[in-house]
Amino acid sequence: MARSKYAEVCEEVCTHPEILGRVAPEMPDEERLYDLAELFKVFGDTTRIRILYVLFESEMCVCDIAALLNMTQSAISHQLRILKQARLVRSRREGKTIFYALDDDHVRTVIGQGMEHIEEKHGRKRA
Amino acid sequence: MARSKYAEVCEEVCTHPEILGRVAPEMPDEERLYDLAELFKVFGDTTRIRILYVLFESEMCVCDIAALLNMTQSAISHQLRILKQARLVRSRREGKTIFYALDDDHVRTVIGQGMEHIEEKHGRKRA
DNA sequence: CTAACACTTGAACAGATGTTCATATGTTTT
DNA sequence: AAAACATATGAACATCTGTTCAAGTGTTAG
Repeated sequence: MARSKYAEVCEEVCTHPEILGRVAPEMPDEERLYDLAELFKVFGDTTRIRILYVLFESEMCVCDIAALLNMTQSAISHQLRILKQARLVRSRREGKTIFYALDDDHVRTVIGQGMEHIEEKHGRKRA
Repeated sequence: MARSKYAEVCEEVCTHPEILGRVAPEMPDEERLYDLAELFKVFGDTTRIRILYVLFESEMCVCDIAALLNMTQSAISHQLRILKQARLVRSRREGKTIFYALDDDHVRTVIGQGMEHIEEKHGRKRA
């Protein structure tokens, strides 16, 4: 008895067709949700978060970032490429060196909200 | 973990000590940055993003979510556990069924900003 | 009690991810 | 021209991640 196009997973006893029918149309396209997850994946790495935090303060060249984070220049370069593809940073050449900077203000908001969440929920484990 | 002075990666020609000295003190603790990356990792998966979007609309039981997303109830349950550990959702038992809901409003903000970023940067590839 | 149900959990496997190492590109200096 | 420098990139490797499958809770109905 396929009552709606969703369902078939549980018996009808559990699934609530009226909710499914109401929620389903509100979902964004699969493609958009995929892109969104891809974007957050970029934020989901300590090295990249640290790079972004560094760039909060100032535009900076690759080897300065590497020095600050105490990491290989190659590793930083790999991560900068990912950040750039996600349009979170942009680069500018000046002679031999290339300067990276934040490309966007959403970055600050997203990271800021993430920090708030952590402070609020996770922050007082022993308070 | 040799926390030597910053530098040693490039010659002094490249690294700019005054920038390093100014930026370094502004960085949050390693632990906080790690937690932040962990949080964004949670957002960085299509299934979990879809679950969160579903919960934007309404509190919902596991098998309804599974039905909506056309996935195994087990897979959904695994992901809900991760979302719960990150304090992004909370659960409530009612008889045999367990209802999940958003635990926080930061979730909406973060996802909203992420969406904005995508619309803005990635949105018009062919516009 | 037992059966049915909604959900959880652990192990296992395929696929993705980040760093390293070696090498390549592009720019300036000599 | 070649050498020196800042950065980029490809392959390889170990580690992590998400789903599936099978078995485990805990709750209600008969």
